[in-house]
Amino acid sequence: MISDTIKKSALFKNFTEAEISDILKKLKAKEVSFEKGEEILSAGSIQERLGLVSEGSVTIESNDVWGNKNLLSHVSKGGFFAETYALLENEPMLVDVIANENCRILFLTVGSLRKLMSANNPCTLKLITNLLSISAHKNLMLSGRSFHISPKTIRGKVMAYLNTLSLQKDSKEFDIPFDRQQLADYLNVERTALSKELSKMQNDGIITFSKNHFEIHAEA
Amino acid sequence: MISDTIKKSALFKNFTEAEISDILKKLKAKEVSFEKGEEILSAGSIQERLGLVSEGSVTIESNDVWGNKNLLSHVSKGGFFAETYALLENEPMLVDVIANENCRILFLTVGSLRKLMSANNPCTLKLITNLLSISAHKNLMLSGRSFHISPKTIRGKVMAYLNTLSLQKDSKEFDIPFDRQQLADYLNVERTALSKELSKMQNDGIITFSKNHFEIHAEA
DNA sequence: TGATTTATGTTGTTATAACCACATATCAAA
DNA sequence: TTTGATATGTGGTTATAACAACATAAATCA
Repeated sequence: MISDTIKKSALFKNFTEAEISDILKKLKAKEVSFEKGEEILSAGSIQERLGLVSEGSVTIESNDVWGNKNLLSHVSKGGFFAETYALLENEPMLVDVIANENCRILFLTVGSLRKLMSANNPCTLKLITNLLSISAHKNLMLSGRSFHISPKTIRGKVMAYLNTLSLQKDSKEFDIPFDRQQLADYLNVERTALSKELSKMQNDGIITFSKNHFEIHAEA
Repeated sequence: MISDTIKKSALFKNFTEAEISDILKKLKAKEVSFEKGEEILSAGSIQERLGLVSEGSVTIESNDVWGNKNLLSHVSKGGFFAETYALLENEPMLVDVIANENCRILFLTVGSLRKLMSANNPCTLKLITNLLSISAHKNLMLSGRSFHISPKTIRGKVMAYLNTLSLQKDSKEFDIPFDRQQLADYLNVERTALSKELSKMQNDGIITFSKNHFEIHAEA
């Protein structure tokens, strides 16, 4: 039985259910459960499999030798991770993948781009096209984070981030997928400094927030 | 006549020369020259074409409303840009592309991923596979920059950056592709603060540099 | 429910980077 | 070579974030 999340995933766009079944078999699909905080993949490892989040959510992090945590992104239900490392041979992961909550991950063994392409399957073109789409979108996400962390002040970073979210959700009011510590890590700032600045911004009437629900007020 | 740079580009890996000619025609290839500092593509525009740098180099930048310049990456001869925006429909460019020096750009009209895939060409699979490879590599570059700018101190950023370069060039001594201002923009720091820190690092015996030639001394 | 843990916010101090004004280089061209 | 122009470096001041220590709130569970 194939879950709805999987069927509707970007990887299987334009696929019939029969084709999906076939591909899942060919890619040695395996679904694994993880508990909140558990490490799903670790930096330094070589991956032949990409991950599809079929339930819950994960975070992509980098933890350096000095103990600094750097939260690179958040992947929710239906999203992918490690696909870059799976496709490129001998590229060790530079990041850790951590369960953000209890979750289920579908692992698909793509082997490598070379292997994937030479497997003469009628669906190969569709599959690779979908992977390209996923990769291109991930590119946009990564560029997005660049925008969020490039402002020099905390306020600038917060505004850049909230602005993107507001555009995405098409509303001045929305929930963010991070708690304070995670948002601080994502924006590469100190948690208490972030809290401080958020309070100031609320005082200045720019935003209102409570827990992870935010509302933007000001307009340029 | 097809230049060597184009023939050897990642986009045409596994292509015969005849196939390349054919594809270039199908993609309405057009080569354009730009002078140093000229704007090649601008933020906000919708792109159906990707750019291949056939001569010289370009920089990918973001310039915000307050006049802050953010240098996202440097693309040298043989490299690509705008491929993400060309492949994804209706995604406006978030960045500017600027000629870093006098250069020549080969523009290829891919239209969109959808169009590209439905063009029933025997080379389509190869082409899309190569695009996926390019996209995946670009992903790694973008993640790389994340690492370079995430340290909280200028020294940390510089070390992260130089360390990557040293690994890439497989040597403790190398040239960097940026001048001071560009490096400052890439690392999201103030130019004079960067100069100051570089001097300190040289005093501390960690690095030696002159112009854009660097040598790393210390080892952890 | 109360106890314990976890998340968030506050205040104060210190380190660091931004910013400004200017000094020196380096390079190009007249 | 002189004259600009551009790139790079230095010192001082100020703004801002990191860091530390603690207060308060919210969530979890025994």
